[in-house]
Amino acid sequence: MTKEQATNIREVAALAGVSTATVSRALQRPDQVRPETRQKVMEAIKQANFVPNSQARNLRLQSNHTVILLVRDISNPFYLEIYKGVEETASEAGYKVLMGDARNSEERVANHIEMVRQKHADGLILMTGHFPADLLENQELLPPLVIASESIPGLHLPTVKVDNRVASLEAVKHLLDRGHGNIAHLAGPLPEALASERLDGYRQALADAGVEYRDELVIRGDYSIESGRDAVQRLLQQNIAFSAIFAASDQMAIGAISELRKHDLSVPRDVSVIGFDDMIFANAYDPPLTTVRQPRREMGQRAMSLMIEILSGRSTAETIELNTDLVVRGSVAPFPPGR
Amino acid sequence: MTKEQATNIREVAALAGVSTATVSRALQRPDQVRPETRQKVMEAIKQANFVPNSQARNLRLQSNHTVILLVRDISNPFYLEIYKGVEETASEAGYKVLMGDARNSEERVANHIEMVRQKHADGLILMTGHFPADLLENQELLPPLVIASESIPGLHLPTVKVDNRVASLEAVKHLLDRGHGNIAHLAGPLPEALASERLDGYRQALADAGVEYRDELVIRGDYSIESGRDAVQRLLQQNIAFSAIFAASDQMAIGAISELRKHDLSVPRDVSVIGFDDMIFANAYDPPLTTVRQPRREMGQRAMSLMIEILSGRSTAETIELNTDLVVRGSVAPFPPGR
DNA sequence: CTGTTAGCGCCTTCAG
DNA sequence: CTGAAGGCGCTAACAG
Repeated sequence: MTKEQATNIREVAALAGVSTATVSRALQRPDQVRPETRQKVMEAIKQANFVPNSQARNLRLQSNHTVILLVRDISNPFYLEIYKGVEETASEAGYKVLMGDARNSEERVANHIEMVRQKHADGLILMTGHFPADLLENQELLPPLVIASESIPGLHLPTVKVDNRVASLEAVKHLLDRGHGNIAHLAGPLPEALASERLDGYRQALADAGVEYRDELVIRGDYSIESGRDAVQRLLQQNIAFSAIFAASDQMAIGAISELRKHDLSVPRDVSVIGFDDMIFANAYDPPLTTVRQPRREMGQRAMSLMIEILSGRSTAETIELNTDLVVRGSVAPFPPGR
Repeated sequence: MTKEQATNIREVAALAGVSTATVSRALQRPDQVRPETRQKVMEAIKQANFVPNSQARNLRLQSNHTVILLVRDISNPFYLEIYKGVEETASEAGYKVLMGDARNSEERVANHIEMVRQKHADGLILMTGHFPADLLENQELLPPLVIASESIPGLHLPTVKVDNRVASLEAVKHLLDRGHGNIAHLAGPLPEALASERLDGYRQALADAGVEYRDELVIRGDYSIESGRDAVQRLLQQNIAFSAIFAASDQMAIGAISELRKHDLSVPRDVSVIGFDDMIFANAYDPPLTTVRQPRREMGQRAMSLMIEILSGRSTAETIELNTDLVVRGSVAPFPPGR
């Protein structure tokens, strides 16, 4: 009962009594084939349990309708929703998505770019803040690239991002308005662009309010839970006074809160905290996290749309800027500190 | 200064003054080429900025060294660590990994299997509990498949999993030992195998302790935060008494705790909670979550190892069972309820 | 509407 | 150690 499997179009053609071209057309452009012929072909395909080989097709077409989504650190659930957005738009347009993990390593970025040059994929959506310097030289040799969320100095490519400066400014202002003067900032991996933009917003808000900026209140992290923990530990150890924290990621915010609790400091009673991202857990946390929402799904969709544009030959130098919202929940005290 | 790019081996061959076969060999089997010749070829490659086309190679080799990791629902960060394990082992062996999202849909499982049959990938690591029934019929036609974490009735394939029954039994026993009699179970999507096994462990623990099993204490969910919330809501609405919860995932546990809090119930004071997975957030949560740790990284590594075995022609009907641990943290009260 | 034909770029016998 | 030649499976002119 096991039917012999046809492994190529030729066997199917023989079975259906037509040429290979007709089989190919029946599959790719059914409307160019007479219904009866098409019928015959389809039957042969079914009977022979035939599945077209996409590799041959890809080679012939010089494209494989696959895109790589390369993220800074796949441990961060932030990227899950992005992936979904990318995947949605991709699959509508017949593209597949490969998610890769840069593990914060420049070398791995280079690897993935190499994969695209080898035609493993048609293009690369980049979500890292670093980029191999040597590739910056000959930018004409770069494969189709789109940047999402981040930005890379010296690399001008289609980009979708948010206005990190303004988003941070608003978050910090929210804290200032509630009477906080000593606001710590758990920053990203400075001096990367993304981290710097958020730091700029923080500084601007302080300046606008006439509050002095102090270096010791800014701790560099890497967006992970662990680095949020470490930052608070350092602040506490060094006896630096602070009544509020603005973290550059929800993960750092949560790590910070968790560490504060270890030292019997309660949020928001003793310390107010604002995060960044509004990841899925933010709302289920205790206290529910006040945070800057990024439209992740849409960011993914837009990035993929840009990629499709590029791959379709419509050149796009566009930079899309999406809006953020401050989502007020329970991690910021409604009253001034020291009460 | 922009060098013309060689797009194939022939141009390189011409440039180096050798045949295409030699170029190919210089790249794939350097030892079979005289050092000087190799040198010449390498120079030509560099000069022409040549990158071999992997598609052509794949077609020729009938393999593309890519594996798909298909997960039930990519929103669940549980899979991130699995991906890392898979990716590690994969890249050591020269494989790439494509992560796909089944979105709890059987159709999408079928799609991805189709992708493998079309040679988009060499094999598929399956992490879903459902499987298209029609594919169960002709199992000889299935492409290389490995199952991880889950299991599918009627489908006997190389598998790596944990003993869900025993893991659950121990978790529930932990609760029983601390005086809890009314233990709710937030189950997975019954009647799937994974969910059933965990439910079995729950029932067994009850039976061992001589506690009556009650249907209304078991609520079916889908491992998401939302479904944990919903379950608690339902329990509360129907006025079903419970002093402890054993959830089949950390996400459900967290959703449950968050919902309990909304009703002014505190964990662990009013209700004790145990989760499953030990995902990254479990430890940073408030209260730190007591949960069953799954060796996710290793699970991913093992699954990929099995896949490599299969793809290398070494057939493996093996089922690997990994150990779990109950990680005791702060979400279970150390004292009996009702105090 | 259908068939013939010529590759896509690479690897691998088979000779030398 | 190297070269010539065939073919992986498919698609897209080009004819008919």
